[in-house]
Amino acid sequence: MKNKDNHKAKDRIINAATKLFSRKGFSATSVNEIAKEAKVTKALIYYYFKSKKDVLDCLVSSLSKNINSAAIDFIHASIDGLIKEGRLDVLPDRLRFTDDEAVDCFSRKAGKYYRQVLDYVLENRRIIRIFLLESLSSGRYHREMLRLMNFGHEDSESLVGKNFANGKDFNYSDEMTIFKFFFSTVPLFTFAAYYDDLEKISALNAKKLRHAFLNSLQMLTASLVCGRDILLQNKQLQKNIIM
Amino acid sequence: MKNKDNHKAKDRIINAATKLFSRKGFSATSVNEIAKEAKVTKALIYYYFKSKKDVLDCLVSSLSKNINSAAIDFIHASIDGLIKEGRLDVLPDRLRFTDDEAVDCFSRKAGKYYRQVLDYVLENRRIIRIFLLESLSSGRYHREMLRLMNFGHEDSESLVGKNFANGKDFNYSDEMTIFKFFFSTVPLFTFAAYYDDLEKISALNAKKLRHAFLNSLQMLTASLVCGRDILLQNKQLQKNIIM
Amino acid sequence: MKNKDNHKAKDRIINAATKLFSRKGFSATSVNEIAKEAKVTKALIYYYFKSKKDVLDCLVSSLSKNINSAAIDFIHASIDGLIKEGRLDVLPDRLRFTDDEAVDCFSRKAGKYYRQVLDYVLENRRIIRIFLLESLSSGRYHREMLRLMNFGHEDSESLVGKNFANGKDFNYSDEMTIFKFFFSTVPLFTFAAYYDDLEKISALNAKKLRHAFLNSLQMLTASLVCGRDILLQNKQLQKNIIM
Amino acid sequence: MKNKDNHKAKDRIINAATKLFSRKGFSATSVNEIAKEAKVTKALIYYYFKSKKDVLDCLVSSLSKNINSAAIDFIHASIDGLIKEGRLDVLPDRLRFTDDEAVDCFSRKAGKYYRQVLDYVLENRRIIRIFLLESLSSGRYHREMLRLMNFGHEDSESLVGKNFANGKDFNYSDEMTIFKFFFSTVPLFTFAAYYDDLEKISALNAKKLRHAFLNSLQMLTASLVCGRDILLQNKQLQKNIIM
DNA sequence: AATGAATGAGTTTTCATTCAT
DNA sequence: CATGAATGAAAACTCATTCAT
Repeated sequence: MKNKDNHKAKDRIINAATKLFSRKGFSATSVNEIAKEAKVTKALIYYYFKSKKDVLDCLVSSLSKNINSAAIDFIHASIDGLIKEGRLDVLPDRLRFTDDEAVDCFSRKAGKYYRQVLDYVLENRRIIRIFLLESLSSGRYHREMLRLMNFGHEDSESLVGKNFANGKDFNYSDEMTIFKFFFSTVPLFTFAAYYDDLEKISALNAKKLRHAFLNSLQMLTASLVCGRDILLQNKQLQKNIIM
Repeated sequence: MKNKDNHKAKDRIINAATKLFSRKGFSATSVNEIAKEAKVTKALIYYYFKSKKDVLDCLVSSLSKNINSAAIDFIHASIDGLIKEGRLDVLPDRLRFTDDEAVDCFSRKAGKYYRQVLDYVLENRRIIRIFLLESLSSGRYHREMLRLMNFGHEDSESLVGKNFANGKDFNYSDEMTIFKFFFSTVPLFTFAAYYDDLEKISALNAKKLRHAFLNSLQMLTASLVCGRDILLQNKQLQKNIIM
Repeated sequence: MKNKDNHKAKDRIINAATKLFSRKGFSATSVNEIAKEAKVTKALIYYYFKSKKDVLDCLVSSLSKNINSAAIDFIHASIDGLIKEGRLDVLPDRLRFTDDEAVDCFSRKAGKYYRQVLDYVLENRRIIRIFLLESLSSGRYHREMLRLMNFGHEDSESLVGKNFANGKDFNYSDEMTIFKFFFSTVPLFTFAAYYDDLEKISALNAKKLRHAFLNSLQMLTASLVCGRDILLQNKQLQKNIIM
Repeated sequence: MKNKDNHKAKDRIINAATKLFSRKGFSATSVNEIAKEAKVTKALIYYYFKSKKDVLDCLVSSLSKNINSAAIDFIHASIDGLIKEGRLDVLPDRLRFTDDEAVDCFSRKAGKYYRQVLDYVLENRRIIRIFLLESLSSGRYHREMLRLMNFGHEDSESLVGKNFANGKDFNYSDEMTIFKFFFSTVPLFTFAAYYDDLEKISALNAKKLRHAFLNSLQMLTASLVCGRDILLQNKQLQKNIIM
């Protein structure tokens, strides 16, 4: 089976593992299956990876490396411009816009950002699915989850670790962190994870699904807006909640 | 190993399986482990259950039987009263309240409802975790997911299958269904599934976590309120979104 | 293959392992071979033993349990009688006999003892062979070796741990311990380990081999005798060595 | 991994194999481990050696070539002088010295010989360990053992193959051969094989161990002396044994 | 209701060896 | 000389399941 096909053997192994782990989970996938799918001998998998577990770690770590930097880049790109122009001020508990147009501008950028993030997670939906599965079914990947949840504010690797143009930074409360995680990160990841299944289950096609989900994200952002502020502290928000 | 302890053998098996499946997933749990955890011989497990798979189905079906009826009861209790009193009208695309007090009343009931639902899912967090895990890692439980997502409106078992007091019913758009599922069901389930881990990972204790999550749910509902309406059609909502 | 043969499955496994480990060594023996030899499935071996290594430990520990108690019993039986009759005194560095006949008596008993010990080790030659092999090829069994070598004088499990009739005990010097080990224990064990090979290699039959080896042991004891003393301190002996 | 270090690749392979085979045995050592230890690729090992087995044979044969010639040289140097001077006569069953001083002289030479032999085996203790291990755990090296045991008197390669100055030769009985092997060769080899472990296990340091073992060898020789004879026939010896 | 013994078919992992370059 | 990639065969070990009692 000496392989000199278009793709290199190691890549084929990684792809096969991604496919199978995301479909059936880590435990339910056998090294034999990966070998067969990758058109490679079992032994070669152990030539490149220390163990089956090592293959998994490899996949997951490649995701968690990329995902944060992407997120940080997007956010800063959206916000820094407005700050420099003096139209946005980052207060401890909120983003304050000086004029309605600034809100609009941010809103548009946020919309674009959502689309980009959604595309990113959909592209990586297999590994995200693996990530979800394995963060549930093993004690592992808690560190990766922390990063996502952003509980460690000070952590230089965290989503909001890097200062904005004006030297300030978000000051998320714990409650806001919970909100962000469970009503933004989690839906996003879950949507990606179930994406292929959703097309089958629901009557909606890919395009409609994507559209519906983006709308939902927008609705969500709307809930944080209060006049010309975007609130980042739950307590203030509560007063604002009508019911 | 004759066991005549307080709990009966079959219960011990179910509890052991719940614990292990929720921690490690179905595939990663061996019948041997279940037997050891339940302080029972392997053979006895096969006396009570046809197969390992049968144990799982048993657990999952016990959840999905309960969860819908619970949800439906709560909702009807919250809404039917207002309808009968003529203070709430169920329109095709929205709930319309006749007066501000009705909104308040509904809001209070919704708050209570959230607390009850949250407690319910937390109580059943192990099986929910199993459910999440298995719905991701196998083709199984798609039907159960459908029920939860409510895509099948006409299904008599679905959340909205039962008419309200005035003979009308919700008329969720597909988009709204997506929203409800990914920004309500999914966060709720995920919160429950990760609950025990969250206490460890975050600095927050159980009470604070619960509080933060309930606040988040309220924030979310707020985003659906528009004057005296609660919008159920995304398209309308969009116009309403400030940014 | 449900086995209800004369021998029980576990015994058959132990016997098969003993045979194969002693012939080819632990590493060179596969669990498959043991299974085949024992007429048992591989899985059954893992039903009774945690691992292949566990099978080995089982064999070795069963030997090292027996061997010491046997040795201690023999020695005490030989010596205590003479002590009680006042014909033997245990001095710090030597055994002193009061009359030539006592020396003769001891000598006869030692001869008998040698025969018994030799028979014992020959009977257990397979496990001894395993023991030799594995004490060389792994860090393991050092504790067992210590016991044999008797470096730990005070250890209650050691060969000379138990007092004699007159409340005294041997007081072996380190040097004497080395002598005893390398010129008594080691030859004995090695003889047993190579026994089956010796018959093939040499022209001698079993009986002659046994006889020759016993003679050698006697010659050795002779080297410790000095008048009516049996010296137990090397330093004294040295003076006594003619050349 | 291009290696142009001080040592050549082949030497590094041989050293690594010696180290590992002596520690863990042939079967338990993998070619991979040898390669890692030697800082060489696996493939290079197969460039220099036909197979893993070939590496072993290479090591063992290097020892067994040396060991005999060394032994013979030593012996002849010790004895031939005395024979030529007419102070030692080699009889069929004993060495007879004409005067006490000759015995002393021989004794001194023997002492020196022991020291040399001990140093030699200690230097080669790793290969001796391998030799012991493999002679036990495989049919191999029986021929080499024969050589050592000297069963094959007539073999031109054997220890006593070469005549002494007076044209005579030792005439070891089978019994004496057994004695020599099990109470001289075996202890020597075993001492060397366990040497490194002994330092750890016992409280004795290298120097003390060496000293104690040499003393033991002297004690042993003493047991063969009878007046001005050194007996080479067990039967005669027996009468001489006091007990 | 309960179990100890047993197993076939699988799993993950390792190994000695080869070969094109 | 030297190597990275590759492999078939076999290793150790696990698993869900069965069955006589």
